[in-house]
Amino acid sequence: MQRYMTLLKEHNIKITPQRLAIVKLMDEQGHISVRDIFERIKENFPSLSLATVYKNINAMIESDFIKELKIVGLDNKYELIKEKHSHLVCQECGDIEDIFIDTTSLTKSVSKESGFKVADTTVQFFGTCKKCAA
Amino acid sequence: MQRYMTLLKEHNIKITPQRLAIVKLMDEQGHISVRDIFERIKENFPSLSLATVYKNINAMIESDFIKELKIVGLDNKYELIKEKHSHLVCQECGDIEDIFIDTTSLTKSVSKESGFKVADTTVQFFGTCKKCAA
DNA sequence: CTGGGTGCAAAGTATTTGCATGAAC
DNA sequence: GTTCATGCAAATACTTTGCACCCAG
Repeated sequence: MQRYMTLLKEHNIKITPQRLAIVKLMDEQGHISVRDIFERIKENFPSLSLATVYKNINAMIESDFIKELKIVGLDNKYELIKEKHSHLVCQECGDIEDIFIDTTSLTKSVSKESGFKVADTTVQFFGTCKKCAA
Repeated sequence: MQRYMTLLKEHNIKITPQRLAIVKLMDEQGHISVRDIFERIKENFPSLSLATVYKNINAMIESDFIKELKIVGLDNKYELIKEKHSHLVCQECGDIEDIFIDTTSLTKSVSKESGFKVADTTVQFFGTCKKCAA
């Protein structure tokens, strides 16, 4: 838990039990929706309000602490900001995995070809995960 | 207009004035939100209902005629299905441009590396467009 | 003529906001 | 003690649904 307190402090986010629970869950799950955060935390913290979850999520996005993922076919998900990566989205089970691939050459060729100044790149792969293929 | 009638027929979507207007607008704009479709068409077609727009959008997605785009920071957008491409999203003006880049090597390396069977790939570049950079 | 589309109103879901109370520093 | 977070309720936004009527094929 100390780890999550440190993480929050580093981003100038005031520590509360609600926030610690959100960060912990997000770290454990990798990618999680507002609804799932609310329901999972409410189990051990019945007074939790959905509004609090939304407010905290928005505050954490604002502080560049977490990131919103929009994925066709799924609810919005949120994840801790970490090393740059892409996502594998299984269309069978809805699971999301991180994958580390190099997109720098892609980004460079786009800048060169189009005159568009790229600041960030999002890559999502849709298909069937190992488990579901078996 | 004949062109849009043919397009709809090819996808087994019954032709109505509302649907023709939606397809035309989408073709002209490239990427458009539900709200914008509704407001733009309503100008020349005051009886149009928002529910009709939603129903038609969903029917067209179902028929693989249009595609939903989810982009962080923007409302969902819809576009006609056409040659595979990626998107340049300008964070200044919110404009979206298409760009044709080859993602096959990317996709192959993912399959090989992870055992995930890739069916489709989505790539979005965020940054500053030529106009806004000037 | 007949099936499916339209528009309306209502319901359902998602998200934000205002405010009084309470907790963190 | 002061500032800011929480929880609640209400407001707003987004999307879907049921149904009566109407139009395209």
